[in-house]
Amino acid sequence: MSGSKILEPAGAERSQDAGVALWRQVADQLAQAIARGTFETGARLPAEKEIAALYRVNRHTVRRALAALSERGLVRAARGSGTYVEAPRLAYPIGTRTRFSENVGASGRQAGGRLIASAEEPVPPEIAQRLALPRKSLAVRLELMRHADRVPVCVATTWLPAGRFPDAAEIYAAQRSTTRMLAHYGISDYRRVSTRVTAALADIADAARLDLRPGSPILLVDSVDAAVDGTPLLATRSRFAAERIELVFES
Amino acid sequence: MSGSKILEPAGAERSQDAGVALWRQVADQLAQAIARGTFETGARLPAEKEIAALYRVNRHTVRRALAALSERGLVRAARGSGTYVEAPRLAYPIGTRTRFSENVGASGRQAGGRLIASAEEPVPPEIAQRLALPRKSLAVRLELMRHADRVPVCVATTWLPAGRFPDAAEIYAAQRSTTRMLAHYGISDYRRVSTRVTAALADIADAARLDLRPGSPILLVDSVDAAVDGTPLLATRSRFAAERIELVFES
DNA sequence: TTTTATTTGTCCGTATGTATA
DNA sequence: GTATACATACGGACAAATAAA
Repeated sequence: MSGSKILEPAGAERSQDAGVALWRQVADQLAQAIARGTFETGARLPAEKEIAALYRVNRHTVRRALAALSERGLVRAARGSGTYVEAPRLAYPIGTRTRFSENVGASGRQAGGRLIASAEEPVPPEIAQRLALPRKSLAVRLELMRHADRVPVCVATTWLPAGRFPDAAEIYAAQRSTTRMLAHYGISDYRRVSTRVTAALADIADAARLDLRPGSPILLVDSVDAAVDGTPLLATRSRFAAERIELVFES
Repeated sequence: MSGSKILEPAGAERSQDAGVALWRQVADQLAQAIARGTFETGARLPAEKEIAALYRVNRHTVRRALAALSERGLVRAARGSGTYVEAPRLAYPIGTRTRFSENVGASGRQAGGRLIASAEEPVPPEIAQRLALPRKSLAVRLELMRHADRVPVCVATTWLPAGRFPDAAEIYAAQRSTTRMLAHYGISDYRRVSTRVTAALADIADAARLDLRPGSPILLVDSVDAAVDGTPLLATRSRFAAERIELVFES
């Protein structure tokens, strides 16, 4: 193929971008090509030396560009195989009204929640504090697995006061949605009051459940939802597959 | 030492927690001990076999508990040496008024910004879109390094319209703060309009600048700030050291 | 510098209770 | 009811990295 037209390589363009690092120009061009759909999700990019020939740059310059795209999660390099276009991250809006099913559904995807385990046990201290519960009280703990279009998106651990939601596990298992579970208890509306985000590396258990390679980055999200009157309802610790999700906070 | 008192091991407690997985009980106890300050930041926990003896459980059970704490970033295991308490993450509030200097200063730490590179160049397409700039216009790109108490917190790439902020680099270098830089242009107030968060692994360059081990998780934050009238002012792509930072969104 | 002890990481195995098919 | 799979808990052995003698 005459890649010239597909990738719109340097030539005339480059003189215009005088002063911009070469690797950055290459990265921008490749990112545009991916954004335009020239390379679809899962497609293999041309080999590094081919890209280098196309842009008349050294292969190391291409590698620097690909590294930048890789850090942004646009591509993934597989040694001995090639460099592949990653699926675009699913935008996951977070605000006062954060609901998994609605968020995923809004992107035209099929949301799926599944209860993988549950238990009734004393609340861990941090959770008790966040739910404003007495120290020794009981909580229902739900281990949830969430999908979008059959692709695992996150695993989550949710705690609810056992007194108010005694059989939350059964209800969730039947309803397969937090919103519908709460509706079953007469709670027609609730809102996100606190969201804390950091990142870590997936442990083997989460990696397996999220279908990730061990050591993949995950987004750790600690959140609290409350009734409209401010009463804390549930605390959740979610682990999102970072390579598939982008949290969006609109102010 | 008679660790019994320090760690408050099983015994009577455990019968109460009937039905809760043993490793989870151990993890909760250790987390509490850390929260209480029994083990300070940087302190070495007792060896796995000591903890196992203390709680009368198998070493594997202790390892399962430590793995859970490790995923939450509370501890870090070093083979041949021991398991150490990690520093608590610096809470970094994000909202309509997000300012690095204020955020860091609010925690009683000394905020530091440093310009490590700058350039005037055509805006990359995604940035042009986010700043509502014409396709071929020029932008000032600032590469920033941000510290809290001399500890590197994040590296950031900021784009500003070159027309409105022609010598932004010089101003920032002198003011060492985005807020003061904008004030220099007569902008007394601005607000965060969009924040997108995901995670990735640090590349070698960022790892070196953030003083992280290569492969450490980083938080990727894409943000846009605008004037009070809604005019986009700057777009930023920040890379936070995830092990030192927790983004806090209050609704 | 070499040796030795300590500590975490990984692997083998066994057994039990609990869901699920 | 039976068989299967899974999570949990325990026991042992050795490798690999570290730290101290």
